[in-house]
Parts: sequence; C-alpha cells; structure tokens
Amino acid sequence: MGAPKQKWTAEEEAALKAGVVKHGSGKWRTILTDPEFSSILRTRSNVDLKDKWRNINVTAVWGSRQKAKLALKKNLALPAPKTNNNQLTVSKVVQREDILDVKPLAVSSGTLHSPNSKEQVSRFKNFQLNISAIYYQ
Amino acid sequence: MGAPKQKWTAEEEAALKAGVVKHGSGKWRTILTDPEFSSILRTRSNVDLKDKWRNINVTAVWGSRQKAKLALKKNLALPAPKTNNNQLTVSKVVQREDILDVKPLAVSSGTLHSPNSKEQVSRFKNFQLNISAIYYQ
DNA sequence: CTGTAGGGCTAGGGTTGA
DNA sequence: TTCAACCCTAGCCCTACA
Repeated sequence: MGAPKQKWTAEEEAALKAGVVKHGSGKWRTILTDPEFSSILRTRSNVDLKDKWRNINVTAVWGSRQKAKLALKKNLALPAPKTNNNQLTVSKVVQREDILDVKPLAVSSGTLHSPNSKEQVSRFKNFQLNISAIYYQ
Repeated sequence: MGAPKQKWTAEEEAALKAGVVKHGSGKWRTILTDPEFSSILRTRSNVDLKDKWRNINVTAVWGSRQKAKLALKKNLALPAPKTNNNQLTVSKVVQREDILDVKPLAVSSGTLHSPNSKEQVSRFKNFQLNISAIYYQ
C-alpha cells in the first residue's frame, strides 16, 4: 500500500502484449523505451510490465476455480436474452469451462482511444488522504 | 470440505488490536511474526488478520460490511450534489511523516465513537463524511 | 548502479456456512 | 436473509543475482 492501485487499462495491456511480440518477453526496459509504447505505458515501470505479464500468463493458463465460478455465475445472471420480438426465450446452459477468453497475443497498437480521460492520479510516496462519503438509510 | 470455521476468540482479537496499535494497520505479517503476538495468533494467517480487522472496523461504524458496500454503491450512483445542497470543501495540510495510520477507533470497550484527534467525522442526518490521513514510509 | 526473475504481501472483491 | 470467516488474485514490494 503506497499509492492507490493503478489498474491496467485495456489499452495498456494491449501495448504490453504488442511490446512483448516486438521485443520479446523479459525486455521490459526496451519495451518501455520504444516510442511506439512509451506514451501509453508512461506511468508504468519495467517491473510493472514484468508483473502484469506474469498475471496475464497466469490467467491464460488457468485452472482457476473462482474464474470458472464467476463465468458460471455470469452466465446464470444473464437476463433472458432479449430478442426483438415476442418469442419464447430459451435459456442456454453452458457447461464448458475450458473456453473463455481468447487471448490476442498480437494486438496491434492501432488507434485505441482511452475510454475516458484517464487522469493521472498523483501518487504520493508517503502520504495518503482518504475522503469517503457514505450515505445510509 | 475446507477447514471448519474458526471463530475468533476475545484473546485473539485483543492481540490483533494490540498488534495494530504497535505496528500499524496493514502490517499483518509483521504483527504475526512479533513474538508478543505470534503465540496467540499462531493459527492465523496474515490474510486472516486483515480480514478480521476489516470486520472489526466495519462493524464498529456500520452494522455490517454488506450495508457499507451498499451504501457506497448508492453513493457512487448518486449524482454529484448540487450547489444548493451540501457542498463541502475540505482541505488538509500535512507535514509530518512520523505518524502511522489512524485507524484503531474500534477498541474493545462498549463506547466507541468519539474518534481520536487524527480523524474527523462529520455527521448529517443520513450522510457521513469520513476523512482519514494515512502516513507510511 | 541498472534490470530482471521470482517469491511475498496487501487490498479489495467475492464466496460460504451457520 | 445476514454476516463473520474464509477464498482468490491484481497490483505492488522485496531480495537475489547478473
């Protein structure tokens, strides 16, 4: 806990993947220095890249049980498919757990635009001020 | 299947609170390895300590973690307060580095509330603003 | 000193059994 | 349904090593 966690955006992840394709895994500093990615990954360190890559691969291999659960839950939680008209809705039951998430290894760094203006949160090194407003009934 | 639930004893809880006072919140592994508490908390993991501390604090302010979560969501879903209403501006200047976290407002006694001087709490009829400054090195 | 690899830790969301 | 206890893991830190 030093600074609030900075979650990886899809754009950053894509840039990392493209960087690994271009320079190879383990060349974190090189990827960071590459002008093709340096702007997107400006806020990340080489160690961050390494850690994120590790998470990506771990997730890809997966024998995780929670993710399977989540996938199942997600499926169950889906509202009945809303088709345009009035027709019987058929609920589908997915039984496979081995699919999920095709990982695009080579995502070109096209013009992915940030979902929003990801403002750069200032990250203090040894101080954090939390303000939370909580409403209750 | 898993281990049966191991309820926290009063002694364990006291040790945890003392550990937080001594080492600070978030230093779960440190508390665990402190000879002063290691014997009492022998059967607990660092994650257990973290979870228990969360329950203690959440219970002290609210009735439950669920309510807190709901309240938070409710808060996030609310549009920004309009000018007409309660516009609060809070500023705080910090200079010291030697303080360490200000969380132990949930010490055993029956009379909680009246947080210490490091934390300010403003209460409205159905609204609470929490401000906490956390220092660390 | 710089960078990488890998183990470890915490925060926070999620799950579960009583 | 509620909630204390417990699980899962992204992100970040620490240390060894080259």
